[in-house]
Amino acid sequence: METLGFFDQVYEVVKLVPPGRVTSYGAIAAYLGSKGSARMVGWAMNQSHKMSYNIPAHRVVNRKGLLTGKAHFGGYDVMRQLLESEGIIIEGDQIINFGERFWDPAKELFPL
DNA sequence: AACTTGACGGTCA
DNA sequence: ATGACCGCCAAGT
Repeated sequence: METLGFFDQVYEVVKLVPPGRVTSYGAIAAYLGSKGSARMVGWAMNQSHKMSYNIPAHRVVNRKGLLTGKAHFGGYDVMRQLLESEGIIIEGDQIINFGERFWDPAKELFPL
């Protein structure tokens, strides 16, 4: 029986992303296996603001390192400011040096 | 109950 | 390299 829903598992992973690093919707979905798709992770982030927990949703971007979710942070550049405050450089909506900033749960975390 | 809409990503032309 | 297409499936209409 599943104690935790898919969304909860997503939130657990996101909370483990270190400051100054980012991961992607697809990477989280892959880490959680066949339980959900990247779209579901995106939907989980969409709902994350309703959670009492503090979810660092700004550390989740798309697979190219683009800030595709920025519109959901209230102000137009809130997501960008949060990332820059952690030392991440952004031009336009693109994270610079995305390869070095990328944090892959499948490689950094133990298997589920 | 049926149809549309995405914070996505892989494939193919 | 760029763009269309499509599978994914929870929520909102």
